[in-house]
Amino acid sequence: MPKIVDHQLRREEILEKCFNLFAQHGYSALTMREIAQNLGVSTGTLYHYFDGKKTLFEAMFRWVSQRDAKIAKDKISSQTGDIHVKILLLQEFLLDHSQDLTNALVIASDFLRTQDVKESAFLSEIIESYVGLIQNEMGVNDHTQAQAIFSFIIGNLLFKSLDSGFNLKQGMNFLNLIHLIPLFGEKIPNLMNLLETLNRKDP
Amino acid sequence: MPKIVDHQLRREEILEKCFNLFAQHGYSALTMREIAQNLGVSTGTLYHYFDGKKTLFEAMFRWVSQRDAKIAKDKISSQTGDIHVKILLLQEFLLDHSQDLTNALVIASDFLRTQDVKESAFLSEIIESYVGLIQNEMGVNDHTQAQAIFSFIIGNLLFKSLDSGFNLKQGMNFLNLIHLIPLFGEKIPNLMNLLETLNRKDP
Amino acid sequence: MPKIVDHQLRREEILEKCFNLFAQHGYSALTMREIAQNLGVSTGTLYHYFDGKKTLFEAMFRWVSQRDAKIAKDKISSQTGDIHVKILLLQEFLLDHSQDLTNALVIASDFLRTQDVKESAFLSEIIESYVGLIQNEMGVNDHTQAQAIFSFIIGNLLFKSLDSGFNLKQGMNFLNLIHLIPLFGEKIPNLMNLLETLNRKDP
Amino acid sequence: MPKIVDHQLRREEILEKCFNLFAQHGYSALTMREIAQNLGVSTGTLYHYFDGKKTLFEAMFRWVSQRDAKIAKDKISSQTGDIHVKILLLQEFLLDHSQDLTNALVIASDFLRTQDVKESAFLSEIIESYVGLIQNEMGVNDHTQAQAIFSFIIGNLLFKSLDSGFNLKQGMNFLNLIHLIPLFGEKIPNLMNLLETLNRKDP
DNA sequence: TATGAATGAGCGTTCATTCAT
DNA sequence: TATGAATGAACGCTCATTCAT
Repeated sequence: MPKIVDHQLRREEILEKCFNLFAQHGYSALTMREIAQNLGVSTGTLYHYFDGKKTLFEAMFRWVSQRDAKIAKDKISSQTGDIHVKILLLQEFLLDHSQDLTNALVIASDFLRTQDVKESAFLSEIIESYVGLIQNEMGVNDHTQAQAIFSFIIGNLLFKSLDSGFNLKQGMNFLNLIHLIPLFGEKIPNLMNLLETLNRKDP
Repeated sequence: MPKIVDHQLRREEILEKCFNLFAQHGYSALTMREIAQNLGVSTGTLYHYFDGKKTLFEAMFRWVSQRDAKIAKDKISSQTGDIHVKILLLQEFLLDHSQDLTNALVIASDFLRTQDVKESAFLSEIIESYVGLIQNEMGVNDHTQAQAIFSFIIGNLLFKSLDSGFNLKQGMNFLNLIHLIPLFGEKIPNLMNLLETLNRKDP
Repeated sequence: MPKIVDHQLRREEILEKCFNLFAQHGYSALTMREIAQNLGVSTGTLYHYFDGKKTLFEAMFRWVSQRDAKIAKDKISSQTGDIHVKILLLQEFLLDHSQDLTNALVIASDFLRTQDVKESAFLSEIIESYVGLIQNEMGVNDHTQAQAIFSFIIGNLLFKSLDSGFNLKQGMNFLNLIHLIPLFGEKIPNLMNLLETLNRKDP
Repeated sequence: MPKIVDHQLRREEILEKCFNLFAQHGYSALTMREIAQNLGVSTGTLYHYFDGKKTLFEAMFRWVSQRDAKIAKDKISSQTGDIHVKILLLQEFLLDHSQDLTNALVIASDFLRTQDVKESAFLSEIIESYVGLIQNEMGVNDHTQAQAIFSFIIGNLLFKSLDSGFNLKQGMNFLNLIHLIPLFGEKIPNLMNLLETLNRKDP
């Protein structure tokens, strides 16, 4: 009889423990030896469960993304409230998980750097799932607008990671966007015309 | 008889040629040998002018940031137009230089990963100079709002770098933010109250 | 209650399946894991029946050699014909089994490389059994001449393995040797004297 | 001013020292660390002069082959004697260099095993240059016959490497071939007919 | 001032073998 | 008897850095 180990379960156990390590050191800087030591296993064991560092990373990233997306979805859809409440809940989720999310962002970027082809189907998928979450759960029907919100969110996270003195809580407040309105003031129609003109110039 | 070489001039000559190399390969993946080969010098020469890879990178980054910030400033302040025109000019600048800016963002992130202390005074300075630019040249008096715009911009750039299929031009359009307004509709005052309440709960 | 398994039978079952694997991959490049997977057993089972990779290989090699030698012997001694027919039958056997024989040669060589002592009693035995075959079954009474034939045969096989473009069928034709005769022409006696002289010089 | 090192000369210096190491250990079993230690340099230095183990090996093999082929050519063509003398000289060369030649053969075989594509243009070239040597320098006009001689030679070398008890000097004596003639005796014409018939059966 | 040969610690990865079950 | 999870030394190779010239 073999050692009693549920292969799939053991994989997930490893993945969970890995995230913090990647988050702390990034993709390139974290070695397989370090991972093994921190998990209390040998490098051989790591290779028993995953094809290599890349595969381990991708599996870990998917696993974490799915876990986080589920948490966000559950939180936001837990109340039948209107958009305002959902925005608050999203904001709350983002702040609660800001460290994880920032880390995810930065290590994804780090990972991409090491790949020959500078795009990764699996990353696009994960991003799209987040944008879809904003669309479906928050009722932002327009895809471009959902992307705008996503850009704003990851922009804030990136800001924090580049400048640790940045006040993420203050920055992530969506009211900052609302407060921009007076800048455009009553001339919004004019501005829109101008932008239209500009955008038409160039396909 | 030593060669007559202006030390400072030679340094800048090297820096200028470096940016494209770092932009193409990132910080970790670009080796000192590759730099030397591309510049047509030996690795020894590189070490003659800079303490090491880190020093070379930091000097290069500062140099490029200052150059780009100056270009943006000149462009935006070239016309005495109102805020709407300035927004258009900013947008134009961002799209024209999107590749460089994205690269700068990504290599900065890559660089940070390799540092023991995960913050870098020189990066904070550079970021602040960009936020200051938005504040001073565009007339966005509120610092937090300037940061919000900056977050939105780098969020878009990051989006593009993570998902090469992303339409940067469409995403960078500030109208996407304006179009969010109806979401909040007439209930903005209520929302603001809610956010206030929430924000007060937790320091 | 243990499974009822004939230990020796199970060993031979494994050996038979192993030859093709070693032939395809060589000794060094074939891993115990690959063997186990291809046989549909675990690595543990392999170690249950054999001390290790080396033991497994030696057992397999002996087994295959004996099998092939028996096939050749049966073929050649099946007809009571004279030497000419036997040569044809040998040639036929060699061409029919050229792939297996070449593989055996190459993996034997590969195996030897991994051994600390660069000779292996078991290989000498096998070779001698082949030379004996030529002597006994083909009526080449002189041992040195039997060895010459054997050298010529393995030389051709090696040629083919080093240069896949080599025409083995053409090369293996013993007539090539006969055609060499005119080279020596009528001076064969003189040549023999010369060689004798040379060979006597130096033990 | 750089350290004064003639790059090409240093390469050849390394190559020369490498042959004995490869000859002793084979291709797979010889590690870059071992090479470096034996040459009294670091592994980095090895990689400074050669792209990797494969490249180093191929360069070494070419170098040795060319050197040996030149020695053989010089020896054989040194005397204007007829074929009989040339055969003696070839035999002498083969015996004098038998250890090197055997090693070359075996490590070439070992090397091939590690390559994905089981043929190597550079090996074919080298073999052909040896066959050409036999053809041109020894006056064996027929290519197939030159190959037959080459097969006989490498067959003997291989025999020796598989069975260290084999008497190479005795085996390499071309008279062994001549002595085979009586086996075929006066029935050579009949044999030739038989072989023709056999060969015609099967393309 | 400028060179590039030389270093060596450390990387991701492999694989024969062991052993608890 | 049979499993396969686990090991860890060793592999080919990289690259920032040093230094004799």
